[in-house]
Amino acid sequence: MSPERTRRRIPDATVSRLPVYLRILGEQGEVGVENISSEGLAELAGVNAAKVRKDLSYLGSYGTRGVGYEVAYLVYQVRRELGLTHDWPVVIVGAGNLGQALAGYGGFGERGFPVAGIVDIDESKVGSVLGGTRVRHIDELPQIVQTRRVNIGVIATPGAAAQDAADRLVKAGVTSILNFAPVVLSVPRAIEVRKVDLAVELQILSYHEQRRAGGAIHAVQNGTGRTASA
Amino acid sequence: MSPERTRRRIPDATVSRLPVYLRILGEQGEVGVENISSEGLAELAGVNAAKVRKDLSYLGSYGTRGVGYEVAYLVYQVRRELGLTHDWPVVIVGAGNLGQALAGYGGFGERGFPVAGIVDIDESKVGSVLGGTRVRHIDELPQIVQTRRVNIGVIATPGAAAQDAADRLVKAGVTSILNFAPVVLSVPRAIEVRKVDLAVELQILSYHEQRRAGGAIHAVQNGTGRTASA
DNA sequence: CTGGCTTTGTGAATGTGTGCACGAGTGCCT
DNA sequence: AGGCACTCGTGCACACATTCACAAAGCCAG
Repeated sequence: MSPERTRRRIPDATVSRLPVYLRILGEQGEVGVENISSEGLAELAGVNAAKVRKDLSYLGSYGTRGVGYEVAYLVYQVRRELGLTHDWPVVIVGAGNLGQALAGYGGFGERGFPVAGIVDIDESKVGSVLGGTRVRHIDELPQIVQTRRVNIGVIATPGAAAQDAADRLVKAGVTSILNFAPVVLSVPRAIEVRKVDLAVELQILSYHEQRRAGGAIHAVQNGTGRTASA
Repeated sequence: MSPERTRRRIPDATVSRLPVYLRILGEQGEVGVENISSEGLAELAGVNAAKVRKDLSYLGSYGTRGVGYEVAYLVYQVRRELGLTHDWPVVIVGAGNLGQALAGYGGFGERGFPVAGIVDIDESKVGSVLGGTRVRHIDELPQIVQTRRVNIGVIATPGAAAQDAADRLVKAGVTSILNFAPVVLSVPRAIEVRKVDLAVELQILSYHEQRRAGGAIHAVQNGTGRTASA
């Protein structure tokens, strides 16, 4: 019996770390580890032990003092909290380079996100088979979403087509979107959107590289010593 | 002491937004917009106007009160700050599904990150051509990194091979890594690592979906308001 | 040159996240 | 049974990020 009334809110930062813990716990479980301490988990996840404990405490108190956490039980609790007790079929919009790679990448289905369909607006792409799924025309999107009960849409189109893809996904009834296009989507407030943008990531790395290089120059110009940041 | 020393440190949160501003400014510039207000830019970027102003203020005072920011000049300043005044060649490790998609995706080169090479440990993949680049054996990594002066490495291997890929990249002299493998990398402190993990993103969406389902409390108010989310 | 309008740049207030430090359980050993 | 070593859960202080609110600064019209 789980009291559904406890509508506790888990901080975003914690939610984004839970999947990492979950993967590590799964791996540890597979190699026979039965218990793990916050310190052990922290090391494997590359974070602070106190943070692990605080994160896990939002799920409830599932650890045993002096012992640690029982891996199998913690896996169950994290999965439950993340809503991973059942599969979430996803639909991919865009069968270009990226869409093909995503559909071909088996990891989706394994991790509980089977590809319910992949669609494209380009007739010439319709019909080909990617990772066991036939590409369908984007007009069939509403039907796929409804019959397969899809809540999550993945946008893998060029930037110019992304807003249209988002509109169609929302109209079809999708409530969460993972956007790979380099575009800020405009969607109703209730829709959850996450963005993955390669160019942004590379540019952030570029910033740090530039900083690394410019630091020396700057130090020379200013004549002031600089300490390396961490 | 010298205020010059602190002037140049830009908060992480700001750094991760600058690329978004930059893309929007570029688009606006192309359609002939010469000046843009913090409010206008904020709307297009899906953020708060005050945040835009504060972000831009870290670059210096490049706006004109009563007018806004000159698009062309701001583009120049942001590019300079992000180190985008010259290209940053990247090397891709792993010529599987994802590596192929990344190499085939032209957007890299266009945005200043040309693919200097793509390597794989599997001899059978060596020699094939992806996006104009021939796949080479991973043993050639040091040579590629040195001759092409590569600072940024992209890991597109399966999880099991990712740590080895990281070790090789670091040894070859790479100082920034973009990691697509679902693994927490262990690297020297000085190396900058950014991670992109599809499974994590999907699981975060799953959390919100699960939350939505559990909370019949929220009468889904048909919000007419649209929000921009990044 | 003055007054009115616009928009920036930034101090202050608020919200969110992190990490230390330590009390409180738990299990093991003697 | 009692003591000891271990580890969780969490209060607290600090750091970082966001948002508000407003004076300062620029433009323009008359």
